[in-house]
Amino acid sequence: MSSKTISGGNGRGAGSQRVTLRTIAEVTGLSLSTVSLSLRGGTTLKQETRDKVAEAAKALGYIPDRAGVRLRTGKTNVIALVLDGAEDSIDFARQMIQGIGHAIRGTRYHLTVIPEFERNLSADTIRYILDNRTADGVVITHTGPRDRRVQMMIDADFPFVSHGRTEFYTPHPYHDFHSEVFAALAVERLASKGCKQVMLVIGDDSTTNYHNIVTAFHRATARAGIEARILEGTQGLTPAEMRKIGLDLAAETQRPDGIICDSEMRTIALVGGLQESGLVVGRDLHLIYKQTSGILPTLFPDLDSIREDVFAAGTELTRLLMKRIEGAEAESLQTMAEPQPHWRS
Amino acid sequence: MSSKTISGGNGRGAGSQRVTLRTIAEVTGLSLSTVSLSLRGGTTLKQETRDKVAEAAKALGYIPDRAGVRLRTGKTNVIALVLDGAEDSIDFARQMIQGIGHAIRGTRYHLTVIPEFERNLSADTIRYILDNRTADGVVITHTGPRDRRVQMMIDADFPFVSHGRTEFYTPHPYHDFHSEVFAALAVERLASKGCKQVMLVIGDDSTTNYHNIVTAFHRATARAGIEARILEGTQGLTPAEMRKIGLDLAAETQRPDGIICDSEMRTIALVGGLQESGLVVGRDLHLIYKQTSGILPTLFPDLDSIREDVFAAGTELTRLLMKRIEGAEAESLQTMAEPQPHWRS
DNA sequence: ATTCAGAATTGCAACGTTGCATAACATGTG
DNA sequence: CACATGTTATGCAACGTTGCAATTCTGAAT
Repeated sequence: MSSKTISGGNGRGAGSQRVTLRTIAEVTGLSLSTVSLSLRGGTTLKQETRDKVAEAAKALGYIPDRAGVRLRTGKTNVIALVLDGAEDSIDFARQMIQGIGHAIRGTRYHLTVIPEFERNLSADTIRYILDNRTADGVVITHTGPRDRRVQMMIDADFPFVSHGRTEFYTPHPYHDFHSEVFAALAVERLASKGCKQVMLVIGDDSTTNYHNIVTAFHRATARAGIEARILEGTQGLTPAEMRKIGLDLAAETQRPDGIICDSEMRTIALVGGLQESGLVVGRDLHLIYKQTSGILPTLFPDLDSIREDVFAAGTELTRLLMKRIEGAEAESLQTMAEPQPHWRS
Repeated sequence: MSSKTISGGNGRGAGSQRVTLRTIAEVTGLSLSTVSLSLRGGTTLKQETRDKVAEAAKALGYIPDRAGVRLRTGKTNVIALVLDGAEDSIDFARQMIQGIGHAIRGTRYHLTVIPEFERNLSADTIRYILDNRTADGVVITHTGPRDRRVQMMIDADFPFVSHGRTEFYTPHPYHDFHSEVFAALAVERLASKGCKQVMLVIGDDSTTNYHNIVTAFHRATARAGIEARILEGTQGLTPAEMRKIGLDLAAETQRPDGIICDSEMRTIALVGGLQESGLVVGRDLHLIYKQTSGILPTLFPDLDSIREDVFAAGTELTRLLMKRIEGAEAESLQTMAEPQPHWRS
């Protein structure tokens, strides 16, 4: 092929120029506009021309310059992940990023990550993205029922997807773990094990998730006819404090015989405290936790858990977001992830 | 101020235009070139002019358009983190990202993350970045002694920094955990506890880190006059297999009375196995692990550990990289992190 | 030959920025 | 007053891309 002369000549060093539309135009003898049009699938072009361009582009290894495209079209081809600082779910960040990475593989999208240091600054982050059009779409996690970030992006009509539902009237894309099912499954399981008093240990009350779990928990315990108890506001506690709670709990005369824990970090500390006081979890009382990492099953192979697949969530969130960016209706971009029970014995 | 007319007029909706150099030029009555020059600190400009421009820019909230700058200068103002898929160090990814995020706060840099799914594809990732100038600099982790990625970036004279040293003759920026000190500290500690046979449990032999630890381990055990034993190639093992190793070890008649473990995941599984067989770690044998997350101290509050601060590593790596991008010599951009012993009792 | 319609291709301008060569201005000198 | 000398400000082109209006080409009908 005639392209040899060029593709063969670009070794290392100062000689190798970047391959642009211009390069392809020169190689094919067509004009810049034609090449550009062709590459974007212009239907008014002769099939022969389109083939010629496609071939040259491939031979030369052409990849559109992001800056050029962005300047001209405003499209950044960037997806931004706002990374919450919480570490309740072990390995959450890594899996989420891997999931997103998996979904954008082979697409023109890149991923930029914006770590969040303080929750109350999250509005600034979104404001910055909105003002500077620094991404085509945003993924947020740890969503609240009246999340300011969601409100801002709805108002600005900016593409985003939330990991978690909201209470806003205007529909928006989301993907969420089905916390209600989680709570129901857990309560039923504990009831079937003969538990009479079940305690829900739960953290971050700023998330929608929190409310969904609490509501479903009350409903499920009422239906099963067992006593319900809630230990809330545990998100700020240190592992040591959580451990202490386990110890104190074990000492109670009227202690719960079933526990549901929504966080891996807290499960570890809590179980640590319970065990230290001599109780055997799985015999003296039962515990079900929400599992996101592979660590806890290693640690407590005998404990029941209900799994949320964060990698899959990342992939799904990205799929929804990309569709949204392409203009799909928000209503059609709302999906739920079914909790996956892992019952032992 | 006269800028009111503009800044006051940009409410929501279709009316609000982006603030560009042009906007500032119109407001100040200066030319585009002058404004651009002024904002970049052109010394040939009158102080009065510079003040006027700076003032207007601030009032209007001007932020340079990344696409424009990138197209013109080639500077992306992006730092890329190649994220290794390994999860040996729990919470590694999150802390690294937070650390980088902390370091770029308030700078013009953004962070893009490129998740790696297969180690042997890592060269492709770097090739892509190099060919498409998609970032100004790269951070890599899990560096090997003759890391191909490092070789490629040295050859291309492309700014990067590695978490981990290499054996290349050409100097390059790095920040590394002082594994030799880690091994020495751990062996000394175990020796002081009276251990006679110490086993090193270690994984990923493709990293420089691996070799450094092994070498230092041999030296330290020889100096202390205690028996050395190495369990290598543990990186591919599942938690269950690692647990099994713990069980088998406990059953040995000549079992080690001291263990050094370089990975949190493996520590959890190993200790799980040892405990299951009835041994009490800290009494029947001693164990020291490399700690990066806050999880293990919660789990095993009585175990000795040596800490690597991954957040700080991320911050330092970024600091080095930014200096490198600005043209600093590689020789001056090589730093080590001192292991932080956490001895219990 | 001339006209025309449709198909196929192209020139031009613009996105926002910067580097360079040049222009305008101010000041001092012979 | 003309001229040189610095000081300060500007015009122009270019980075790579795309949308649109305009142009050229092709072949058939008059």
